Amino acid sequence: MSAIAEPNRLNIIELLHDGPCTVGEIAEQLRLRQPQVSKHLRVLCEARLVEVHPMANRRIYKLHVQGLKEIDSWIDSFRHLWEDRLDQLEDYLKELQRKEKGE
Amino acid sequence: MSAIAEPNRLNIIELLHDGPCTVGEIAEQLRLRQPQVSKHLRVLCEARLVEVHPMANRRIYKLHVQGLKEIDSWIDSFRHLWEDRLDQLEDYLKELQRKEKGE
DNA sequence: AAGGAATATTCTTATAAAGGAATATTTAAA
DNA sequence: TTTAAATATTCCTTTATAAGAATATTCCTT
Repeated sequence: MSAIAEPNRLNIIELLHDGPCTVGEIAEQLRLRQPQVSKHLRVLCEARLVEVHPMANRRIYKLHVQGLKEIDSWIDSFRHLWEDRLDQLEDYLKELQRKEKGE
Repeated sequence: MSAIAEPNRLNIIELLHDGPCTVGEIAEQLRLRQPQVSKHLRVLCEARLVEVHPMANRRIYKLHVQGLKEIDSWIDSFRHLWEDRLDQLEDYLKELQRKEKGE
């Protein structure tokens, strides 16, 4: 999850959404230096959000749907939990208000 | 957003869900030291996720619904954006597959 | 007014993540 | 086989964040 928290990595993912890219292309588009791009790609790879396809001299990176879907469902469940708690909290506050009026 | 990324702070929010607490109570429940609790509460306060009500010697902390709702809707919109992109990506991949078969 | 809780703040230290520069590695091309 | 391009890796420095310890502040109690 922290993999996509980093702004540059999120940018990389957004860029890859338009299609596969080489490291150099990513570096150029995002105005980053090649070593940093490689580092970020490594993190994204280990998080299974991206996959590599070596093509001769170059390495083509593209999005890895499976991993992205897992992130998505994680966010979804996190949000549901969160929402339930908010609802409960609102009920609780309303209850307090009701009691105050009653006195 | 980074306010709730920190585990201890998330714990504090979860604890406060059961009702308002003083700093000492939070420290005791979560087995934390008082200064750290105060620091975390400060961050949560500045993020408007929590509010203080000084009661004599003590300070009662409770959840701040408005701020929590903002976080919730942020997560929601983030996820929607994310999901749309995943859908587009799937379409894209299916298109690729179709082309491959066609050849 | 003095002492003692409860809480906040300050200062220092520890740690993790990110960028920069240089270097290593792999592979194509000559 | 040597050279150059593309990429990865290593080492160092910087920065942000959290914890620890000590101290300051606030307010009640006596």
